[in-house]
Amino acid sequence: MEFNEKQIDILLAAERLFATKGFDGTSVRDIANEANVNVAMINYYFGSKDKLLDTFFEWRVPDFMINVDELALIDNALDKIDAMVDRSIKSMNSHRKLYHIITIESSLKQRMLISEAFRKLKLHNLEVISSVINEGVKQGVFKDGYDPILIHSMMMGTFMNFQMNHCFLQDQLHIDNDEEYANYIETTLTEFIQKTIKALLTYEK
Amino acid sequence: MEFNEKQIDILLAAERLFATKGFDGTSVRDIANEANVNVAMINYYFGSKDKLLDTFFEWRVPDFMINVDELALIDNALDKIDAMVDRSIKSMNSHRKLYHIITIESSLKQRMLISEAFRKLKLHNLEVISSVINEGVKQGVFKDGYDPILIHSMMMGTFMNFQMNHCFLQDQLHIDNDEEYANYIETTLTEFIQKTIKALLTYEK
DNA sequence: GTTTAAATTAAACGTTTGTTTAACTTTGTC
DNA sequence: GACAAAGTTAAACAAACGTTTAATTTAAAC
Repeated sequence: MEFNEKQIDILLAAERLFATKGFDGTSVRDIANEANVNVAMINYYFGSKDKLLDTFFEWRVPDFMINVDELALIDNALDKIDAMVDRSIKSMNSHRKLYHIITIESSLKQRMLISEAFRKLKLHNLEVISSVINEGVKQGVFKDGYDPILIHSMMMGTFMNFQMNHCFLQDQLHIDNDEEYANYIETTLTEFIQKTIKALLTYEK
Repeated sequence: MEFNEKQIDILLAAERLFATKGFDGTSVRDIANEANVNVAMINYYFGSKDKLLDTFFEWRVPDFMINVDELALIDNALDKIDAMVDRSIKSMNSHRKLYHIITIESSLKQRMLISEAFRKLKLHNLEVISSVINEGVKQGVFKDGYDPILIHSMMMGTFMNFQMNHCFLQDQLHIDNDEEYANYIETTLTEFIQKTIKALLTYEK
């Protein structure tokens, strides 16, 4: 899948607008303006507004799966949790607009097809988490009986909460620009999630 | 704020549609059909589609704050966490459509005003969590230094993740109807969040 | 039973929507 | 420089949008 400069302009403009106004709240004329192209170019290159969304996902989603190779090099189960959370949050944070769009649109019953690519991504990440936990259980470091789905939901959900409530939280945390907020997510929030998972998996009571 | 039968029909129809199709994805004719009223009735009663959304929030949001009185009766800090999580999840789960709508619409930059009512709700719940944690710290049961915002985000985010990814998770958990899914949230998920918070706040390392 | 206000309706309003057209310009090929 | 293909444009398309109108029905008050 290769695109020329103008097509990428359109895809990036669509990403910005879908993330701030939603798919239904964005018109093709909005996108054309944002990308500085004629309205007809969108249908010329992508066929329709719906197909533009499909193409956007095919273009963006493919490979931000957690890199398993890196994790394989780490022996200590606790360190492995740290590394997995760190990679996951960094990946999600650098594609935060895409995650915002997917989260909203895939939660609406109208656009079920879109969630297929997202589904594969979630299944892969779920498998990675499962294997990390299982390894820790075998080593005797982690308690058994915790459903990886719950831990995955906790990590995913906590991160997404910071995306969906960006304004509220940025205000509450007294952070005054987006960069600093992104940095907070990759440091303080990441550390929090790491500690939370480790605490839960080694909790005695 | 009092509404007649027909107005409530419209508000409930709007709630169902906004939650499944989004505000921008729902037309006033959709709402009129769903509520079995004439299109003009919506503007007659509520003024406009935007004002319908405003009115809907004013009507729905007011009081599902965590009941502080009940919590005050509990001495043990760990039990208090359990009670707080239980009340919060039950409240959010019984108003899950509203939470879905607010989460989506308040995350879009177009509709910032809407988030004001939601903001107050979050601030109140944040304060409740803070006081429960602080009490536990004073009792020497909880570790100090955990930002209540992070714990609130974790609880909120984990719950909302189950709303936003309803289809995916219902499938993954081999649950085959919505009631059972709602029940899973009020039992297994609630217990998971309770354990997670307690583990974190009593974690040694 | 008449009067007055509220409720309800089908039809029409002017915009905006996504999409297509047909004319025009640019680009690369021989 | 002629030709064909690709790129680009303003204008027009029908359909859907939120909203308003004007006519009609219902309900309540006297």
